[in-house]
Amino acid sequence: MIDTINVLNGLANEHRLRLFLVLLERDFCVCELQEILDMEQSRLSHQLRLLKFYGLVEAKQEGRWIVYSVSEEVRKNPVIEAIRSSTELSPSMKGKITQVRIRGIRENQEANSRREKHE
Amino acid sequence: MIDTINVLNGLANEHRLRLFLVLLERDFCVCELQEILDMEQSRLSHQLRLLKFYGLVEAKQEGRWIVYSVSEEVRKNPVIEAIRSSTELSPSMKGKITQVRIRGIRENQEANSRREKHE
DNA sequence: ATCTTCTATGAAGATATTATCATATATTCA
DNA sequence: TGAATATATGATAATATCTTCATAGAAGAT
Repeated sequence: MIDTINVLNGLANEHRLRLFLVLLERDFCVCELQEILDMEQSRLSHQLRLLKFYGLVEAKQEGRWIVYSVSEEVRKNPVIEAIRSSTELSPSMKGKITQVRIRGIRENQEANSRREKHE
Repeated sequence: MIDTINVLNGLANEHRLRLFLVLLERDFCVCELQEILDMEQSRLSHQLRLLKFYGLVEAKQEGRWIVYSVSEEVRKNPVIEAIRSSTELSPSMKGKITQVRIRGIRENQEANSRREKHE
């Protein structure tokens, strides 16, 4: 069970909170997050490491990408639930999420490489 | 309405979180908190100022004491409610609260001085 | 095998937060 | 009024956090 103080420390930063709220919407790889949040890669990577350190996100390798996500356990945490329901992402942020979702960087490139193989 | 990021920043510190949880139990003056939390006066005062800055506590003068408390509005905040219900104070902390409550520093001294006056 | 893309990491610098110390202020008390 | 008690505050020192830069590593593409 994740500790309250970890949730608080983990999210007590504007950028990290936004990052986490984005990951609550759906899992994303680092380059997608980079685009959505308009953050430099290394900075983003450091912040993700912190979120992971505080037990708020998980990372798994998927082909050449590393995909970050929020576990069910974390989602069910009462403090997380409260934060989620009382904090809205900005419309522009939601817009970017939709864009990235539609473009489906990962899925498309995978499809592309599969298609290319068989042609 | 208090902002989520203020709640997070305000409570993202072990000592301040504990301090706030104590004040959720009941209002206390600084010297009572000093005893309960075993913190140096000036340090405590700085932390209280931060809690006030983030909109989490209020202070009012009562005789020679300054009494800190948590408003109803703050108590009703969903994130605060979740934090409260998922975070326990240590038994020893609860013990100290009870002690201070029983001794009633403020009330007793007021009673004492009233008694003395009329004797 | 080499190149490219994606991500992580260590170090250094820039900032922010926290603790400590000395002192100031305000209230009550004698 | 002067002493005592309670609290706040400013300055400085000690830490912690965040950003940036350079670079490394790992996987896939060619």
